[in-house]
Amino acid sequence: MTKAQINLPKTAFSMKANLPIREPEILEYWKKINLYAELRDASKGKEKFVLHDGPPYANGNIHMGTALNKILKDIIVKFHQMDGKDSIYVPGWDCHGLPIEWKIEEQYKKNKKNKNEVPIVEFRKECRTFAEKWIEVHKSQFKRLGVVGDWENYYSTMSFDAEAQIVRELGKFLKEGSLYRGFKPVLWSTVEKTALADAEVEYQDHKSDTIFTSFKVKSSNFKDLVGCEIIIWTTTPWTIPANKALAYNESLDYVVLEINDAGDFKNRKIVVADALLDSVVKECELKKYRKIKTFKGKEFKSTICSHPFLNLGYDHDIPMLEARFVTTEQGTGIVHCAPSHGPDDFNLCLNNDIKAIETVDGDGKYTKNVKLFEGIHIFKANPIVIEKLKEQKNLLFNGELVHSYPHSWRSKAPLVHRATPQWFISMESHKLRDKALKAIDETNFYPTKGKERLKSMIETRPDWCVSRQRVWGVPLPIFINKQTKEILVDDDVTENIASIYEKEGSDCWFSDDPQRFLGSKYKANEFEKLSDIVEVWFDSGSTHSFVLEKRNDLKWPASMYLEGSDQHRGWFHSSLLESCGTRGRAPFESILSHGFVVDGKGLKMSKSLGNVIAPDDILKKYGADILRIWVASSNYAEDLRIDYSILDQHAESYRKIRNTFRYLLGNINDNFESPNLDKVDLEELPELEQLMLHKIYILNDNFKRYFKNYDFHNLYKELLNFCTVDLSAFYFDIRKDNLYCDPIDSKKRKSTILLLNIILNSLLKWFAPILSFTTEEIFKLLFKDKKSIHLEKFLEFPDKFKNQKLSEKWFELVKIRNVCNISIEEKRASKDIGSSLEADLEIQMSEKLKNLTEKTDFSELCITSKAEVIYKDDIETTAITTKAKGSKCSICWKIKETACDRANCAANKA
RNA sequence: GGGCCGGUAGCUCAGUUGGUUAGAGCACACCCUUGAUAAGGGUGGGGUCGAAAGUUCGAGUCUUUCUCGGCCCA
Repeated sequence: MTKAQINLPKTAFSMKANLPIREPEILEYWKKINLYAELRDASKGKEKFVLHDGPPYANGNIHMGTALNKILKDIIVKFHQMDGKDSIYVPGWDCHGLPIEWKIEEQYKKNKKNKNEVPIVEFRKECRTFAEKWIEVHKSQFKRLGVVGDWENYYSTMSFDAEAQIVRELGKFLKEGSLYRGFKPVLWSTVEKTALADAEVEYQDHKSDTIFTSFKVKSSNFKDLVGCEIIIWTTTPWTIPANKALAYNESLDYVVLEINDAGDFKNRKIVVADALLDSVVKECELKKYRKIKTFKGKEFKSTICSHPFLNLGYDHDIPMLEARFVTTEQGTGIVHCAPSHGPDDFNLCLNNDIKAIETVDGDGKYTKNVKLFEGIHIFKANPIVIEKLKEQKNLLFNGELVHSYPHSWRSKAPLVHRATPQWFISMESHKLRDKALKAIDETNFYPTKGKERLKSMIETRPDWCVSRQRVWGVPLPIFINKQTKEILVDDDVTENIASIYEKEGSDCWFSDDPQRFLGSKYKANEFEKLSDIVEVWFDSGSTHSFVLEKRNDLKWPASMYLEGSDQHRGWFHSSLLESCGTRGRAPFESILSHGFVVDGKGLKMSKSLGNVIAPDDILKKYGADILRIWVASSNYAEDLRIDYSILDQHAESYRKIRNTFRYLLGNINDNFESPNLDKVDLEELPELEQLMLHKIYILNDNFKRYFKNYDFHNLYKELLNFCTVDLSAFYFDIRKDNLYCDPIDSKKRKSTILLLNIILNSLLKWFAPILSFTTEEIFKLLFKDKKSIHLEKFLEFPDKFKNQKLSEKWFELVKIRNVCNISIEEKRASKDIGSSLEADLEIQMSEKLKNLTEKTDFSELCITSKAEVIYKDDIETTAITTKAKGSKCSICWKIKETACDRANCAANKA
């Protein structure tokens, strides 16, 4: 008795995946056939799906967040491609900006080189080279993940055509008049001598001097206030010389307090908020005092105070202004306002015709606008201010406070608000805010909560400051008339600058004669050329203009922007504003945002916690397909957890999927026969095969629905469950007997093989966008004449596959099968039998089930040697297992009392 | 500190408009198989739904507070 009579599975597809070795070979193959070009060729003229890449910053190795982002993009791009579209992905990089400048400066410091002695143009060249280097590193890392895109023709914000287009985009705002010069406090680093972008600020604990100081009431309509002093509390004593106003909240209650303690304030009357009285008393260590009067904040209206340095020449009036931002959280309920040193202060004063002036220069020293303090550094001024307040007997108390305070993300130095000339795009002057809000309404968000998030940010954001006092970026293409101080607005000049950049980049702005940019219309000596650069969010917010619009293979607007949820304030935001300002609508049709990668416990990854996993670690240990499974199976609407135990489990699932393929391949002996689905004659198939076609049809329906909503984790789960529940534990298990033991040309076996082909073909395509490498490995094994699974389309299944009635019938049959399994298990537990083929079944069920089950062979369904059905009136279904009598057929292993008469078995015995 | 989002078995996820003993797969345990074999099958044990209070005849599902975590802002 040999095994020659049975048809055992045989395949070249190995059980062991060895992905870390095999995947790079497949990458080589894709490179060899130029998969990207093949894809474009194959989908010429098709409807385009353009996922516009949000450019990562060209600096440092990729991390899990970047890997997640790129894989998710790739999965979506591949889905749309297989769905019959021309699905194009052009990767890009963000290159300008402070972090790269800092890297170069660090190198300078190491080499004891002075940045100020290096010509700007040379410095910028080094920045460019630095960015170029990291683009190459990123590129190879992204490719390794299996991401297919136009890697040869990537875009970057520092390419000449990008720099030129950014100038043109700014020109549009300039011409419209919404780009204006303002004078505003911005967060300023006195170390780096620059304003900082929001993204460049981080909050850390900082120890500040705190003071309670008094402002004498000069005049008031509320006579109880006359002779009183307003107490304010601040953590920035150095801003007192810049004070221009006091702010109160009209809805709060305030008290007048007479102090009786010995000292400067003996017998003086002070005013603080009632709600903060206890804390002021405690903090200022007041012992003897008397509450004289309580009154509503609105009584402050029109009150004028004097500056605490009145006797030192600070003789300007200090009006009291109503402001909602005044709270009783801490302090005294009255806030000191220095319009040059705080956004709230600035806005409040602006509304009351008090202008901000330049009080502190770029180095952090007081300007000549500040009496007594000119030339002193603000970080050294606190003790002097405190001393002078004391001297003037206007210091109630001083102390220290550790609190969260803004710092530069690079130098870690504390930041200050400083009024500087800056360039802004107005949110209101040309209705940019309204346009953007409307555009948000017209955009699809995945998940939907992203819409509200972006909306609430746009609703409240201030004007967009687009200028930076740095060098690595696109220069602001602005000239100002020296005489009239007017901004030069002339399309010809803008276009002239742009066309120069297009040829040679923007370095020349810093080195060439301004006349070159002005052309012949204007005289250079009559204009001041700006030396600011454009902030980087404007760069990346303009990518749609120099990528989507300029490339013929793409389309504007993009079908989708896809980034981490932090980009609601980043790229989604800046792209929306830029595009609404210049084109009146969003540059995207939909936005997909994903959460952040956190560790297995839900904590963010950090070096100090030691919970960081790098993509490269995963690629080396598991391979990209496992990482891609992790992406597909995680719910990106929330934060995504990852650790090695999670990856282990996905690796297990991968093996299940791989073995499902291996079973399919083995039983067709690697000979795939493409079935014509429309010509499948259902009547000719056994019910089990009809049932499987129904399941495939339904699964495909769900697949399409999930895909439509980009609901990949449910899609993947459904596919995985199909492999384990419907195939491995059910269909494959039942049909093993048929596949192994029936004659190759038997009708029944042929229908099983047909199903295996259909299943294999379906699974390959369903899984291809996710398991890009493994499906390609199988595809190459099956098709010598085709190039890639990724050039294939999803299958369409004829409606006739759907058979709800049959499905309901088999739902009942499977319930009976479960009853049988429990019965078999009892005998197995008592060691009466081992394999299920050692069992004979006697199933008792209700007469009502007769119609349904009459023709069912339960021995086949339950994989036993025999199964007898007995119908009785209205009873619960029960099964009795007995040890099969007779001898085991050496071929089909069924136990029978008579000689096995199955074709293969009988033939063998003859 | 403020705004937003989230916390369902060890893990990844389902849980329709509040309604019978909260589901699936994986993992785990035990058993079987040795003709998918570093595979395959069967059975089974695990959650009271982050915590507390409330609304309701009834709450994982509504409200409030707290807590933990994430993002954004200050």
